[in-house]
Amino acid sequence: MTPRSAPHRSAGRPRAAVLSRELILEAAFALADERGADFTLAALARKLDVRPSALHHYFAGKDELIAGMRGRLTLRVGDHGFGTLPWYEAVVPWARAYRSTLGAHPGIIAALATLPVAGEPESISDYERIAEAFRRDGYPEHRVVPAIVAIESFVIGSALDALAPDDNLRPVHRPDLAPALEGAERAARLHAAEQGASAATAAFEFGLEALIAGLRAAGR
Amino acid sequence: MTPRSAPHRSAGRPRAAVLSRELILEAAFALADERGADFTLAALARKLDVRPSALHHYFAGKDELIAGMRGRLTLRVGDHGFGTLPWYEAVVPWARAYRSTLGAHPGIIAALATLPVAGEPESISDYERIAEAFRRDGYPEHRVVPAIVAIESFVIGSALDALAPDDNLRPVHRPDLAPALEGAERAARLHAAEQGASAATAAFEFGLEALIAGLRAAGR
DNA sequence: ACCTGAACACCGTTCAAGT
DNA sequence: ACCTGAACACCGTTCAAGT
Repeated sequence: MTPRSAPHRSAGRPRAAVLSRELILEAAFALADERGADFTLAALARKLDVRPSALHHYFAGKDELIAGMRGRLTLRVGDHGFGTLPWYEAVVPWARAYRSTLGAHPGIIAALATLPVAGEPESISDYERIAEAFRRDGYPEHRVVPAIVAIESFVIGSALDALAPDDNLRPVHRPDLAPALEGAERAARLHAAEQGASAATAAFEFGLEALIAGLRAAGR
Repeated sequence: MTPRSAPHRSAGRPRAAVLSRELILEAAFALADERGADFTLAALARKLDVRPSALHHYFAGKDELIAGMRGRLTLRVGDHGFGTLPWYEAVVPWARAYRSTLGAHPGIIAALATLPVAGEPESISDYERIAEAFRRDGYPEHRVVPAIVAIESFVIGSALDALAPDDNLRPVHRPDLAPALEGAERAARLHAAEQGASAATAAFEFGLEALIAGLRAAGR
């Protein structure tokens, strides 16, 4: 958004390194946080007062940069008591934090969701803590990963849903053609407003509770 | 993928229109179906043997094109007996068809999920049928839309999950650091293989069943 | 080793010009 | 009205050249 001047640095190796993977990732999150900002390497380079090609010294390409971001994303989501609380309690604040952290980075949700986690130590250790909680609580072993994947899929889908307009399912143009939807959408919107939540957040909380209840029942 | 020659057409209005919204949308789906093909207006124009700028005559921009695709996507998913079956039965084949239809168009899932549906008649009438089934079955009105949104979020997240590598959560590099995850991932993979399904599909079916069970319980 | 700077093959979008 | 063709402001990536 804010235009930056071209780097005033002259060619050649600087006396001390200007960049680092840490610095780049930090700036990448700051850029992704800016609403409406295009998440491009060029914009990232401008933010760092550097030429785009300099970034390729630290990340092979854009995909690898995003993979690096996901590792840090896991740290941002944080632990939420999987070590002490039962999985079905700890998973609620975890899912909330996961969704809102994803929601702060609209442009890259799909990329973050799709890219392989294999080999990202932070992500693996996060899943390990969660899987261990399920195991400890006696959840059937072959259903632990499906349960985690189901919750994660729901969270990611909900993060995307939160990006859509709040009255997304409202049949504004021809309410008469969709009477059931019109009534249901209005009732849901009012009910959400009473709780001081957006329609998307209310749907997320409702669905999360239902999903967890269903997963608990399937584990007995 | 397949290189096309530049349009041999000369400038000026052709005697009969070469393009139409229908033709463009059809080609757009064909392009999106091609695995690994970049979903760009330039590639779409090449497929139609037309200059990119010609597309702007039918769609204001890329976003509007994708919005048009979603309308047709709804038709592709199809009805699944919401008129006759209880919602919790009809929703299962609907969710399966929705997920696999989305899965056939990897590059645009996020865009399809995020763009507003407001004013797309096909989408609205689809939701109307589903909302009407919930109402008819006595589901609390203010929870109908949250339930639909929850299912849709799960489906979209699952479609994205299906694009990731099948052993996405497998701690290949250092299994010793993630023993619970390693065991759970192996058990899930074997269990899925026994049913002849991919790990992603098994997780989807398991999660869908759990979510629906939870939503049913929340509606009583 | 770490950056600039130039170059390459792309994008999406706008718009004049042709029929 | 419906297309081409040229132009514009961008991309991501590669690589030689500088220190």
